Amino acid sequence: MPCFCPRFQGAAKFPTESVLLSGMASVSSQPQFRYTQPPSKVLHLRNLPWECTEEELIELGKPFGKVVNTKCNVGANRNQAFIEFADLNQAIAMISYYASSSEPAQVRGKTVYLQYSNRQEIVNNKTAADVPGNVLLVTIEGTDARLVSIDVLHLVFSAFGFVHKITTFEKTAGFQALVQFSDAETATSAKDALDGRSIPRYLLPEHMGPCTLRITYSGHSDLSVKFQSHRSRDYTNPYLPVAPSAVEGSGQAMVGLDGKRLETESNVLLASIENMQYAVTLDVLHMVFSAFGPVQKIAMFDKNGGLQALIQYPDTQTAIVAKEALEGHCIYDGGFCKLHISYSRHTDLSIKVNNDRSRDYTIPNMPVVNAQPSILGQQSVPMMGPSAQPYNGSQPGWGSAPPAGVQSMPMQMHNNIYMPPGTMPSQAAPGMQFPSHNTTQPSTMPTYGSDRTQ
DNA sequence: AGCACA
Repeated sequence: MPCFCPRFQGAAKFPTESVLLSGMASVSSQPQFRYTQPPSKVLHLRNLPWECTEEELIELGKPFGKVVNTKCNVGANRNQAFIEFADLNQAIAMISYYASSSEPAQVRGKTVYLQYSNRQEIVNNKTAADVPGNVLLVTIEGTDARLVSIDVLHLVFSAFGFVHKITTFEKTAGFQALVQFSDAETATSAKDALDGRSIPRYLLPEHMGPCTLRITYSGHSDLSVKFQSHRSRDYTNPYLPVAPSAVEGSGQAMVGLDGKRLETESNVLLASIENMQYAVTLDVLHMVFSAFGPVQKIAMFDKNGGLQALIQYPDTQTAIVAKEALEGHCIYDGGFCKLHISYSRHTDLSIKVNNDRSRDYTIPNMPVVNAQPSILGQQSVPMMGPSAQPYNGSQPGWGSAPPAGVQSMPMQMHNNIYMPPGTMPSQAAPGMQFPSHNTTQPSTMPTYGSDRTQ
């Protein structure tokens, strides 16, 4: 049996890497492209049609062995992909076959080029964008993208099924929308049909340039729409109040009869931390907010150079109590880590992984990613002693009345690992310092939820 | 037509 192994063919045709290097010693230390790759279970494909799906990659590789993993739509043009075989010999078989075949490898009639990948396995950075769900994240590209109305989007996506809700927002990625369908199947059919396509011209005003849709899945499952407005719609609830004009452009805040700000209450709080001299960890936040009721989920993220967190309670009442008690107060003595709290537009955070920035406490067995050993050790809530328990179902005390003020705050300042040595206040507890005045309003509006921010 | 950054 003749040897098709391209390693030998390549070695005969091309100079070896060391020869290449010695021939251009004065130039870059590493050649940009190697003409002979060492064999790998992973194959790199290019010149694919951008519509290419994982199924088509599997079909392509199946004749040569077991495809254990794929990744498509790779690269700036989304026209590259990777196929990983169970066995190295299977990858060699595929490369060998197409090296000597008169018929090139094809996907949808397009010739695709194959080579060994320079990596040994596909790292599947499965983000929310890859996991099918009922909510789509739509980026509208084009100079006039932001002129596309929510009604046009509704029309375009309604072709595939009932559209429950749409929210639109502006991010660094540009003008984006979240479009909620009843199920992942409907969302997928819309995504497959519309991704990369442009909004039909007849739906847009004549003067507008082309608007291309880039679509991924969102991690969200249920969008929270408080008002019908030019930015967001809930088509399942026609009686939802229309946004008061005061809301326009300013998000959730509106003005009450007395002229003071009114906020739309929510079971999810947005906390931003000012003067963060000390590390504020997930566990610290969990402890602080657990004083008012069971904390279901926390997501921390950086925003405008500061730290923010979304804290989810099961109900709005608990969130109101927590907000009233905590607003303007400091986690540590001396004005450090001052909390500013507002209501989030979210009602249900989507936590994909439990790590040091986000946690879903309702799913205790969720896999923990990035579980590096830390000073916190293995416990999830290391500061909780028996005397300061977090919420647990059998524990009384989360009635309608707030906990007995700060004193009940389950902060243990003894051996406080979050405090730098030598800065411990002499009188240990309570950790919360109530300032005498409390005039500061939240300065930031929650914008979490555009995806891609995590 | 050339290797996965969000």
